[in-house]
Amino acid sequence: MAYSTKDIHQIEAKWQKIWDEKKIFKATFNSEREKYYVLEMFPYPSGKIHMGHVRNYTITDVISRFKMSQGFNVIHPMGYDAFGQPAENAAIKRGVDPAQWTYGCMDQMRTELKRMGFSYDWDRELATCDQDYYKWNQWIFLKMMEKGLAYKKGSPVNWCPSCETTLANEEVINGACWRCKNDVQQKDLEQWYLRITDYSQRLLDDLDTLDHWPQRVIAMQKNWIGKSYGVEIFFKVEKTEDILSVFTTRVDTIFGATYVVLAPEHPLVETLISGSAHEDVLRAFIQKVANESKSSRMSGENKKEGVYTGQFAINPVNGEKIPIWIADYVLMEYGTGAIMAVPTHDQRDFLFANEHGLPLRIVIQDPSRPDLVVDGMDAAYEGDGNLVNSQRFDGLPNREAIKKIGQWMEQEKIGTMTVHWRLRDWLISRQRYWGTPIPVIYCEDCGIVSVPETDLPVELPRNIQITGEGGSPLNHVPEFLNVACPCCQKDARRETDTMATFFDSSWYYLRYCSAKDDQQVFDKAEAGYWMAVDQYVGGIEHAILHLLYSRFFTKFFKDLGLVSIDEPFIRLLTQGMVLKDGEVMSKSKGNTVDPDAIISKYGADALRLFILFAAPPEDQLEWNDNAIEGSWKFLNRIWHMVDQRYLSSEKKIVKDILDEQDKILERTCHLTIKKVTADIDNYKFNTAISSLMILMNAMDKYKVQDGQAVKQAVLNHAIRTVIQLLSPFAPHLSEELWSRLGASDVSIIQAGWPRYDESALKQDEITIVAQVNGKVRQNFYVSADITKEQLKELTLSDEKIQLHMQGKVMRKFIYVPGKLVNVVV
RNA sequence: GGGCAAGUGGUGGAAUGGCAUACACGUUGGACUUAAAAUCCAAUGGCUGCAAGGCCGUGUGGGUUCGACUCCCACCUUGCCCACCA
Repeated sequence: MAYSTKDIHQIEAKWQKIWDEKKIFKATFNSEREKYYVLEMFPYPSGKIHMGHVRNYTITDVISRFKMSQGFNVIHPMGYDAFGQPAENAAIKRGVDPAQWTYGCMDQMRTELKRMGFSYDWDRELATCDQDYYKWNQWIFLKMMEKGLAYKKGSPVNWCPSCETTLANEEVINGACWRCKNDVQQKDLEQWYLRITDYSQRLLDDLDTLDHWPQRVIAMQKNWIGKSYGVEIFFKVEKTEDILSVFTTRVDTIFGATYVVLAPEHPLVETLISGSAHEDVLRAFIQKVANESKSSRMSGENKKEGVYTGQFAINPVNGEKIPIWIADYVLMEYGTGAIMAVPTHDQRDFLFANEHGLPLRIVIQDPSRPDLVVDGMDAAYEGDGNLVNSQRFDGLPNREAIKKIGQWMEQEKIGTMTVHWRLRDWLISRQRYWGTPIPVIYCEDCGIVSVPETDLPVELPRNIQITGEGGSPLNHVPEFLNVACPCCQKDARRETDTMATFFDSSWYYLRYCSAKDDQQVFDKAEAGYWMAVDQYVGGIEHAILHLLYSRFFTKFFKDLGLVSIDEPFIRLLTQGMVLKDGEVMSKSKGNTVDPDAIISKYGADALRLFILFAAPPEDQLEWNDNAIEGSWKFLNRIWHMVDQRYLSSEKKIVKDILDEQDKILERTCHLTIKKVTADIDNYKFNTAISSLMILMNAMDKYKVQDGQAVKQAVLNHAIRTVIQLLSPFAPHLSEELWSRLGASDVSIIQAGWPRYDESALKQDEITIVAQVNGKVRQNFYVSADITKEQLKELTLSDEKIQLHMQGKVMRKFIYVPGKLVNVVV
C-alpha cells in the first residue's frame, strides 16, 4: 500500500488523539521513580509558531521521548510567556483588548504545537498573564521587599522614548533598546529595583559548577557580572574637606597620575564648579554631554572631550597637587565615576592628555625600550615592567607592586583594596499596561505600603482605553488607582507601573512542578522531586538576561527555604538560528517558511526529521526546500519496508545458524542501537538519523526468499529496531508501524528503548589498512584474531607493498590492532 | 581593544591522532512508463591516464608525529558576545 499525504494526516491526527486521551505524557509525582525534567524556553504567544520554535521544541521532544522510552519519569511541560508589549501595541494600533488578543494567540499556538506531536503534559499548561500565575509574581515581589531585595530609588535610568518605558541594563544593547532598536536616553526617575547585586558572588562562583553549559554562555555571564579587583584611592580636594574616591585596577601606576577626571554626572561636580570663574562654560559642557545619546557617548571612537574645573586634588601617595577635570569618557555607572589619569600607561588618558596639554610621567619601564622618555612616546605603554619614579617602590615588577602598594595604602589609610562589579541592580518597573501590577500602595501618611498578602492578586483591570499616550494606561483608571491605605484606611493610590516580563519568566519552571496549586507559589515537595531542570533548551539570545535572572531567583528561593538546589538548569543547549538564503528568517525580511504549510505538504514527522538532520543543533541551519523531500522519502522507504517485507516468523535468531549476510545485518543493527543511543545523549541528532539511514540501506541490500524463516527473523529484528530508534524523531509513523507489527503496547514508548549486545558487535573477519610511509597502499581482509607477526609477514610479502617500498629497508613497523599497519622505510 | 566559536566537494554536513568527504541534497546516465510523476539501479573532489594506476587535496605558513581535518605556534577570513570598564 502506498503512503500518501492523506495517510500521514490521518495517522498523525490519530496518534495525537491517542496520546491525548490515554495521557501518555502525563507526569505524576512518584518519588520511587527516577525523574527527568525536559524544558524548552516557553514562547511569547505571537500567534503562529515559526521555524525557530519548531527547531527548539523538536530537540526537546526527542530528548523527552528518548528518556520516556528509557523508563525515566519525564516531566515535559509547556506554557506561554504571555505578558508583554506586542499585545499592548496591537491594542494601540487596532483597538483590540490585549487579553483577548493574547488568549486568541495562545489558542492558535496550542493547536499548532499539537500538530507537531510534541510530548507535553498539557495538564500543567500555564500562562503568565493568568491571575493565578501573576498573583505569585506579586507574592514573590513582596517577599523580596520583606528581605530588602526589592527597593525603590531615584536615579538616572535607561529610557526608551519609543516604547515609552524604562529598561534594565541587560535590555540595553549597544546603547539601544533591545526590542525596538531605538537609542536609549537617560532620565531621572523613581523606580523599583531588585538587589541582584547581593548575589553577584554566588552568581559568579556557581558558574563553575555548570559543567554541562556551553562555555560561551558561561563566559558571557562572567563577563556581564564583571568582577574586578583593585584599589579605591582617596584624593583630598584642595581647600575643601571633600574626599574624592577613584577606583583603579592599576594601582602600580599611582605615582604617574598627573590629573583626575570626573564623570559629568558625578555628585561632587556641583560643589566643585559653583562659583568658579568659568562656571557657565563648565555647565554648558555638562549639558552637552547629557544631551548625547547613550550609544554615541559609549562608542569609544569619539574624540575625548573635557574641561578643567579650576580645582586641584592631592595625590595621597606623594602629596602632589594635580588638576581635576571633567570629561565625557568617564562613566558614572562604573567604579566610582571618577578616575586617576595616568597618560603614560593608559591609552585613553594618553589621548586626552595630549589633546589638552597635560603632563606625563613614566612609572613603568618598558623592558624593550629602557631609554624611553616622555617626549618619545607615541602611545601609552600598557604592558609589564619594573617601577620607576615611584619612590620606595622603584625597581619592583609592576605585578608585585600592585599587591605591595595596595597593602601599604591600606596601612596608611589612603586607600582600600576592593572589588568592583559591572553587574547593576535590576530595574523592573515598566510604564506599561500589559504586565503584572507591582503590589504597592502610596499613602501620604504611611509612605510606601505593600499590599497585604491576603489582598493578592492586585488585579490588572480589563477593558480599559489604551492609547499609547500619556504614560502608563493604569494612571487613567480611577477604580484601579484609588485605594484605601491598608495601614490607616485613608485615601491612597496604587503603584501604576507593572513588572518587567523577565520577572515572570524567572521562575515558571518551578511553577510547572505544581501548576494548579492555588495555595502557594509552588509545592515544596513536588519542586523538590522534579527540580532541577535536567535539560533546558533555548536560544543564545537569552544567555544573559533570562538565564541570569532565573539563576538569581533560584538562589533567592533557596534562601527562603523553598528549594534546596543552587542552580535551576543542569544541562543547557543553545540551539542555532534557522536561516533562509543565508539570512535569519524574519517577517520583516519576508523570508519566512511557515511550518504549518510544510506540515500540510509532508506531515510533522518529515519536518521534525529534516530540521534535526540538516545541521547539528547548536549550528545555524539553512532551510532547504529540496532537502525536506529527502526526509519525506526516507519515511516512505520505512513505510514500504514494513508494508512489503515484514512477515511473521517463528524462528529465533541463533548466532550459530546465521550466514555471513545475516551476521552483517545483525551487527549493523546492534551498531545502530549503540550509535543512536550515544548520539541522542550528545545532541548529535543529525548523525543519529544518518545511522538509521545506513541501517535502512543495509536492509535494502539484504535479500530474503520465500520460506527463509531465519532470514525473515533477522530482517524483522532490523525492522523493529529501526522503528523503535526512529520513534523519538518521527513519533507518529513509528507508532503506526509499531502497532501494525501487532504490538500490544498503547504507545511505542512503553516498549522501552532497545539495547545492543556487545557480542553481536564483534567481527570474525576485519579489514586492515596497510600503509607505506603513512600512505594507504593495500587492504587486507583477515581474521580478527590475527597476530602482529602474521600481519607483518603478510604485509611485507605483498606485491603492492613491496612495489612502494622500492627495495628500501624497513625502519619501523607500526601496528594498530584491528585497524592498520604502517611500514616506514 | 578583549573573549569565544568556526573555516572540509556544486550544497547541508561526517570523521576517540589512523582509508578525508559517511549520510543526505543536487547533477548525470540507466531501468520501469505511450508519456510524466513516483520508485529502483549506477556514477559523482581536482588533475592525469586507454587502463591498472599515479599525483594533488580539509583557509594560509610553520611545527610535533611512523601518520594531522584533528594537537601546538603564527597569520588570514567570517560569525557571535563584551567594551572609553578605569
